[in-house]
Amino acid sequence: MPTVSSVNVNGVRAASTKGLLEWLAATEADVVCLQETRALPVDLPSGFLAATAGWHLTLEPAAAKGRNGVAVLSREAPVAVRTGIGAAEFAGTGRYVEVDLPELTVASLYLPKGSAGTPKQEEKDLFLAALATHLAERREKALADGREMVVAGDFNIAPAEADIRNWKGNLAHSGFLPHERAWIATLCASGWTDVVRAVHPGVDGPYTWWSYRGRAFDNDAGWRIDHVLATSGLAARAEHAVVERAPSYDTRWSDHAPVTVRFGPP
Amino acid sequence: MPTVSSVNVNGVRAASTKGLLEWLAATEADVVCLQETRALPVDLPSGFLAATAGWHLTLEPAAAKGRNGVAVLSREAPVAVRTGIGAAEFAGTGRYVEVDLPELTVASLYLPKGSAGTPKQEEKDLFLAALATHLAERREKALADGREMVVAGDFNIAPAEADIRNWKGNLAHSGFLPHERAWIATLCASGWTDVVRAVHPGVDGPYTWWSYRGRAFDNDAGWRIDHVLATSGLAARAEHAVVERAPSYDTRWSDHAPVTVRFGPP
DNA sequence: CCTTCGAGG
DNA sequence: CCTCCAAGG
Repeated sequence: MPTVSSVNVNGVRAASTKGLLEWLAATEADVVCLQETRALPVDLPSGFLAATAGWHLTLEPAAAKGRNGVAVLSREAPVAVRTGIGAAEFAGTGRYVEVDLPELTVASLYLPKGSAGTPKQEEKDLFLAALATHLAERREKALADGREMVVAGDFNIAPAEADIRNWKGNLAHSGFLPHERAWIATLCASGWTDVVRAVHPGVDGPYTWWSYRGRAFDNDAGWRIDHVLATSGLAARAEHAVVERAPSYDTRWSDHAPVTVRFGPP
Repeated sequence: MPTVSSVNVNGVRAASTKGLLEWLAATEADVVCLQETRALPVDLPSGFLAATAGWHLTLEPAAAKGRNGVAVLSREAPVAVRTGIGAAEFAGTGRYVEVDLPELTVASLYLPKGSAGTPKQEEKDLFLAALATHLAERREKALADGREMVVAGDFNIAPAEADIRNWKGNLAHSGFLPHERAWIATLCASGWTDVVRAVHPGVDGPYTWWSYRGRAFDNDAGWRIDHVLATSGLAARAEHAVVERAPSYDTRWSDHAPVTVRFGPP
C-alpha cells in the first residue's frame, strides 16, 4: 500500500534552500517523483543528499546543463531503471525515468511546455504522440509482469475546465488546447486513471501550479497540471489524494505543489 | 566645508535591497560618489530614486548593460558635468564622471581591475596613463577656476604595504604591482593628497574592500583600494576621514565600504 | 561568493 | 517572477 508523491521542484538546488528538505523529512510517501531538478548528480546540494540518505535516488538529468531533469526517490531499491520514452529525438532531455520497484512500476515525467502556434508546441505534440505509445507499451508490460504502474509528474496540461481557475481566458493557450485535453482524455480512457480527479470529482482544482507573476498564488489562480496517473486496478485502491498547497506565498519552495496519493492494500 | 563620501556599491539594484538606502538616508555627506552602479537610469530601483529625491543625481552608465557605471549624488546642483578621461578607447565605459559644484569639482572614478600578465592589465595600465594626464589637466583647470577638486572612487590599487592585510602574498597580484604603486605615488607627489592616509598615517588600513570569498570580511583581510584624493589646499582642511566598515558580514550591502571625508572651512 | 545578462519557464 | 548559465569581479 504505497504512498506516491510528485512535485516539480523548479530547481532542486534552489528548492533545497527554501523548504524542500523539510518537506522530504516530513513526508510519509514511499515514492517521490521529482521534476525540473535542473542539476547534475555532482551538483546536488549536500543538504539534499543528507535529507535523502534513507532513500534510493534515481536521477535522470538532461544533457543540457541546468535544464529539465527528473528523479524518483524510493524507500525500496529499484530492481530496474529505464530512461526516455523510446523516441530518439527526446533522448538526453531529462524528461522521463521509470523504475521497477518490487511490486510497482513508477515513472517520473516532465512533459515539455508548449506555446501555441510556435515550434515549441510542435515539439510538445511530438512528445505527446511518442509518450502515448510508450505508456501503452509500458502499462501492458508492467501488468504482464504482475506490477501495477504509476506515471506521475508535470504534464503541462490541465485536463478540463475545472482544472484552471481562468479557463475561459486560456482556451487558446498551451496547456489547455483542445487537442491536449483530448490527448489526456484518450489516455484516461485507455487503462489509466487521473487519481486526484477520481478521488475528488466535481470540484474545481485542486490546482498544482501558480505563476510566480502577479498575485496568482495568493488568489489561488492556479492550474492543475501535475498528475498522478495509475493503472486502473491500482487507482481503484486510492484511499487519499491531496495537493499539498503551501499555506502562504512566503512558505512555498516551488511554483508547483506536491501531489500525494495513498493506495490501500490489494 | 563639504563632506564627501565614496563607495563602490557593486550593483545599485542589489545594494538598494540590502542597506544602501538606509545608509543614504543617514549619511551627512554633501557629495556621494558611487561606483559600479551597473544600471541604466531607467533601471534604477524606485527605492533608490525615493531615497535620493533630495539630491542631484549625475549618472554615467556604461554602454554595456550591467557593467561598471559611476555616479555623483550632490546636495547642490552641478553647474557643469563632464564624462570620460579624454581617451577615446575608454568612452562609454562608465568609469569616470566629473561635476562642477559651485565651489568644488568632484570626480567619481571606477578604475579597471587588472590581472597581472593578461590583456586586462594592459588595459588598466593604459587607463592609468590616460588618467594621470587627465587629472593633471583637470586639477590645473579647477584651481584656475577657483575650485578645489576631489577625485574619489575605486582605484583598484593599494598604495602601500599598510594597505593590504596580506601584502606579502600579493606582491605579484594586480592592485599591488610595483608600477601601480608607483603610479599612485607619482600622483600624490603632483598636487594630490590621499586624504585617509594623510589623516591616519602610520597605521594598517583602514581597508575598504574585502572579498566575498572565504572569511575575508570577518578576518578583516581587506585591501585599501578606495580613495579620496584631494587637491593639496583642500586636503589641508580635512578634519575627519573614516571608512564606514559594516559591523558584520550580514549587515554589509557591498563588498566595499564607504570612505567619508569631512573638510573644514577655508 | 557576489552581480549582472540572457534563456527558459 | 523565478532558476539556471556565463562572464565579470
